[in-house]
Amino acid sequence: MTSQEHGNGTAPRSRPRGTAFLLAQVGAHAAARFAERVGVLGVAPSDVGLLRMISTRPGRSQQSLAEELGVVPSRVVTLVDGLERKGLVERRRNPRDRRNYALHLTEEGSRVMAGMREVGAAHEDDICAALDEPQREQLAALLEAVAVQQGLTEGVHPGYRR
Amino acid sequence: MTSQEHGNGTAPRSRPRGTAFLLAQVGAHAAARFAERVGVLGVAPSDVGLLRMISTRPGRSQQSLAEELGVVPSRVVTLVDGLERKGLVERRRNPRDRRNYALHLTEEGSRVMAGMREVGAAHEDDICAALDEPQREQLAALLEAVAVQQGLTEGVHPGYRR
DNA sequence: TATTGTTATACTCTATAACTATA
DNA sequence: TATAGTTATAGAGTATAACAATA
Repeated sequence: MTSQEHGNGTAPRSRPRGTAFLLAQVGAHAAARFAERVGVLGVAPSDVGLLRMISTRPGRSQQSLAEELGVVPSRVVTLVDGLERKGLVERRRNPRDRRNYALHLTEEGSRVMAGMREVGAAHEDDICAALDEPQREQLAALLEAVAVQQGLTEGVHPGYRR
Repeated sequence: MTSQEHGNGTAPRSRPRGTAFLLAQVGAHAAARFAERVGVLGVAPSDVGLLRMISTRPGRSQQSLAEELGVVPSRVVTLVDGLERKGLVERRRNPRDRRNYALHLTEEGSRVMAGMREVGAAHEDDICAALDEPQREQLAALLEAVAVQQGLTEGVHPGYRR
């Protein structure tokens, strides 16, 4: 379980960059390219997760978003402020409990969400351009295995995490 | 947890997010874990690349580091300031051309570099814990192909990039 | 004039903690 | 008292641009 085991005859190809470094490198690159793309739609990467979560389960409270994302509530305030200012999200008061808001996408917000799906597909094709379809599935499966073993929450980018 | 009569999440683990998202997610996670580990050695992830580059080619100028990393020279000043304050790096004046510095690791800097290699190996084992050796090589090969096609510079984390 | 490095400044992102309104 | 959300503030990280020293 400890470090490098050079035994077993085969150590022909020294790995110049470790797998973990490659993961971080390629991952950061993918994130940066995605940021460029969604930037065209007028949103930041941190907005994207929020929009998707609100779209998936409309009426959510800011608190529930903060919990799932692993961020402090005040940050959700800032993010929702931005989305509201851009007219993508609406805060609706709940008459039963006037402490919390029910968050909903506006029509414009839904349009942007649709745009993001297109952007996501183009992004996917761009990043995986070096791989054919079986290779892409192989890569996805390997990453999925790592993600599960590392305890990553499905669909939540660690960039939110404290 | 608030009311949630929504179709409760039996997430089909087929392909929830795209491969590109998985890359960004797992990559950011790997980077965060690495930051934790090197933090124990008293350095930040941004220090690591610098130390390695100076270690590989001692006597480099700050300018050359800035170019290779794709950052503005003033940022290298800040980074080297930090490393010098920690006693890991030394700025030596070049008598031939007194405009630039020749950067060298101190003895302590070399010790930290050695520590980073151990940390790197442990990190690698941690991140790839879900995979056996053939799978790790497969993953590395796929990532390598993506990295090359995307034009990523070997060993340079895009986190430096503008 | 060009190059290397530095300083001064400002901007973005995010967390902490105190606060308001409601329950 | 407890909870949802907000505001005020501060810190880290990084870029831009003006600057000094040297060539």
